[in-house]
Parts: sequence; C-alpha cells; structure tokens
Amino acid sequence: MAGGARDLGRSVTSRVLDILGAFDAHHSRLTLTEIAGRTGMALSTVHRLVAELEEWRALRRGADGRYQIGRRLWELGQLAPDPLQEVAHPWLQELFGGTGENVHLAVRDGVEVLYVDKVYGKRAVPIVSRTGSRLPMHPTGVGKALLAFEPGWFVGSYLSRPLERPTPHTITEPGRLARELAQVRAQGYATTHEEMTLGSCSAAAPVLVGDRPVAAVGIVVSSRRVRELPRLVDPLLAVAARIAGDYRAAVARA
Amino acid sequence: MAGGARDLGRSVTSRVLDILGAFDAHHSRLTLTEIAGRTGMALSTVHRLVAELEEWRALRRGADGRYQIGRRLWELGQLAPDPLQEVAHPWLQELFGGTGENVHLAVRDGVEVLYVDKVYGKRAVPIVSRTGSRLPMHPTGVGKALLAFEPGWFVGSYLSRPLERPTPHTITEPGRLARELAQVRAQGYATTHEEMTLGSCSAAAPVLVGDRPVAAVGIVVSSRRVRELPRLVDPLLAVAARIAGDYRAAVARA
DNA sequence: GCTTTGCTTCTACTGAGTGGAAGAAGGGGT
DNA sequence: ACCCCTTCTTCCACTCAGTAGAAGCAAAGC
Repeated sequence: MAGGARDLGRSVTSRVLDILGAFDAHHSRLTLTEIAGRTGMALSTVHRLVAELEEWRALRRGADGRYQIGRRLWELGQLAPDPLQEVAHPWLQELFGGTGENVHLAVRDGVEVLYVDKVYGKRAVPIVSRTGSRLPMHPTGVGKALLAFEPGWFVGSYLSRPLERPTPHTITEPGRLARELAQVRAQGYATTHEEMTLGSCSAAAPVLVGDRPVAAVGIVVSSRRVRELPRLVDPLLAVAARIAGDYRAAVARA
Repeated sequence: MAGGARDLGRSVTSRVLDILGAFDAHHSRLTLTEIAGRTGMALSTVHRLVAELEEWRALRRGADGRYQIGRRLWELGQLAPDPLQEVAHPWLQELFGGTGENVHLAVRDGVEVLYVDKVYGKRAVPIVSRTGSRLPMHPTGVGKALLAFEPGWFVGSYLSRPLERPTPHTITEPGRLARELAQVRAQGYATTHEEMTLGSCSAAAPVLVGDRPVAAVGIVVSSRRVRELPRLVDPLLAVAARIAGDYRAAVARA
C-alpha cells in the first residue's frame, strides 16, 4: 500500500488476512468498528477491505449490521483435507449409535484442543463443542487424553504455564494435574468432572499411533448423569483403537 | 498495486481472493503454475501472494508440492452461521438412524445444488456428495426436489438453458424434464435413476417453508438396491416436514 | 433537540506491488 | 552422464494503488 500507513511495510494481504483472523468462536459477529479495533487498522481501511471481502462473499453482513464469516469461506474450508477426520467419522457415527451420546473428535494444536468433528443428534448437552473451536487441554476430557500421552518435555512445559480455571473444579495445581495425567496413562482414558463447564463431565480416549496421540475421542454428558460415564469407557476405547488402526493403514498407503 | 501490472486497477485483495477461488472440488490441489494459470496472474505474483497465504495457514503445501486449502480456512468456515443446517442436522441424524442410509441436505445456490450437510457411516455409496460441493439440479434428487417447487419463471429459465448430461440416463429434454418436475410436485418427492452417476439412484424431499423450497433432504443408494427407494420416501417426507417446522419456528424467533 | 455511536465518503499523500527475465531445481529419457 | 522440459525461486526496474485523518451522514437513545 502507500502513503500514511500506521505500520510501514505492512502488506495488503496481511491486512486482509488479519480482518479474517478477527473472527473467532468468541467473536463470530463483528461491527466494522470492532474489526478495526481488533486489527488495529483505520476504520476507512477496514471499510474498504471488508467491502471487497463482502462482495466476494467471504464475509456477510447480517440484518443487525454486523459482519459474519460468509458461506464461501465455509465452502473453501470444506476442501481442506483431513485424512484423520475422514477415517474417524464413520467410527464416531458407530459410537454415537452404540451409546446414544454426542461424540466429538479433537486434535492438539499448540497448547489447545481443536474440535475437528462431531456426531450429534437431538439430545441437548450442557456444552456444545463446536467443530472448529478450541479449548484448553487440562480441563477437557479430550485434552487430558491427548496431554497424558505427549512427550515428557511437552507435559512439563504445559504444566509450567499458568493454567486457566474455567470452574472451581478445574485442576490447576501442577502436581495434582501431573498425577491425574499419570492415571490417564495408566488406565488409557481420561475423565473430567465439571472442570471445563459446570454441569458437565466427560470421558475421552486417545487415538494412539506409534504411541503418539494424534487425536482423542470424547463424550460429554450432564453431571446429573455422571453415573453413566463408566459404561462409555469401553466403547470409547474400542472406537479410538479402530480409528488408530484405520488411520495407520491410511497413512501407510499414502 | 503498481508498475507493470497486466490488469490495471486490480486490487491486491481481489487477487488474493482469486487465488483462493482457484480451488474448488475439481481442483483441490494445485501447483503454483496451475494457480497462476487459473487466475491469469504472473507466476511471480502468485508465488509471492501464495507464500503469504501459506504463512497464515490459509493454504498448505503438501509433500507433492501442490497447494491445498489449509485448516485455518476450515476453522474460519466453521464460524459461518447456517441456521437451517443447525436445525436440520439432528433430524438428518434421526433419518440416518431410522433408515441406515447416508443422508444429505442441500440448498439451491444459483442454478446448482450446494450440499450443506451430511450424515454418514461406514456404508459405501457410489457417489459421495461432499459437503461444500455443488452439482447441477436436474440430474440430482435434491436438485429436482428443489427445482420442482421454484416459481414457474425460474423453472422456465432453468429449462431454457443447455442442460449437461452426466450419464446417458440424464433427462435433458425440457419437455420431459418439465413433466418429471410436475410429477415431483404432485407426489411431493423426487427420485433419480442413474441420472447423475451411473450405478446410483436417489430419493429426495423438499423442505418447504411457505411453499418455498429452502432445502432438500436426500438419500443416494446403489442402483443394485433401487428396490429400496420406496421405503425411504415416507421417512424422507417426515423428516423434511420436521425440518421445515423447526426452521419456520427458528426464523420466527429471530 | 442533543448526544453518542457507527458508519460512509473524500482526498492529499506516498510506499508497496508487478511481472519479465534469469537462474535454480527436479524429474525423465537416452 | 548429459540433455531437455517443467516448475519453481529470485531479482529488480518500473509505477500505480492503498492509507487514514477528517468531515459528514445516519440511526438510536435519552
């Protein structure tokens, strides 16, 4: 770009991408002014770039004047290959059919879990992990299942960071969490009890390939039904093992 | 931008978006040269812009050197609101559970159907309509179910265009297709017999809101199992009606 | 009517973007 | 090993497209 920029050397591309990056699970609908605030760009710059994004249907302006991600980006996103999700999905469906519970698949991305798939029906669950959304590892079933099987240096590094505390039940004391993770490793699955969301507990099993956790399968249920968690463990473990096997085969074939 | 451009007055934003737009269901993995060809931009321009998109993780370069849509766009895409899909999904899950067949939901976009959701398990189906992909209306079950209930001018306009012919069974003669659509309207659902893909047939029911088709629910089965189509009709119609009712309520609430 | 918020439009100002060309890299054929 | 072809990757002469402050408009709330 040219003349008068607040940040010299800043490309248009990076600005456009920053605008897109302003949207996330907690900020899925934004006004022009909010986008400008989140990106640090001048309102008129944002206005111009957003107009172009809207014309291309990357963004869409709702009736309330707020911008949202448009369908065209959803269409594009569907093209992103995910061999793991493709292999896992039918098994998630089986797990859903066998347990009647909503089922999700998550992977580790950095120090968070990223939900990459979900099979759900009409049963309401206290927290609905959206595909594409991220949560911390230590208070979530899938996060614990993943974390427990990471290398020791990673676990140590994770434990040395300040851990957020979504609920009073969240385990944030490193020693206690380390013991929890050791138990997860010993039993092969993880559980949580109102650690992420009050009123929710969960069970999750890691998808281990070569002893490395490439994903985790999880089920969240209402705390009122916590007694049902144990019956979910075996199906979870079975499906996780199946996914691991199929994924291993798929990777070997590629 | 500046000096030496092939197209004067062309913004960087539009170039970046064109690069993203170069990817579609039939071109999901592209070399740099192919992207340049599809966008009409110089190779070095594409190289530069693509590098930035890759850095941001909008694009990802595979082991074969080809670029693909990256996960970050998938994450963004998940933020695109789709009230219809959200309302419909649990019902699709019910339909899957009740029939054992893979189920999909499609909407009309322009003169094509766009697949916006799918519930599937381990059963292989001759054609797998990917969510986010598009197909012509006239040879697909969902397409016919949608087309039949569009306004007369739209149907007339659609029939006046040259209709592609994916298989020898595709109905492309306007008069015959019009009669087919009249039958769909009379019976309330559509079927296809190897019109889109050899070896596949389908049934589909429209989701009608105020007599307007806002979506269609469909099931594709192998032609070897064409005898099973009639048993799918009632569940399809029932689910379509349920979706319509829920969607109507959701829209009224907004 | 006044104030606040959120745009929408304008324009003086200038730095960022383009693409042809050369060279590098990789793969296949002889 | 050498040659040819394809696909990048890098460079730089050239120049036009992009920025953002400010003014004005529009809508909502008090």
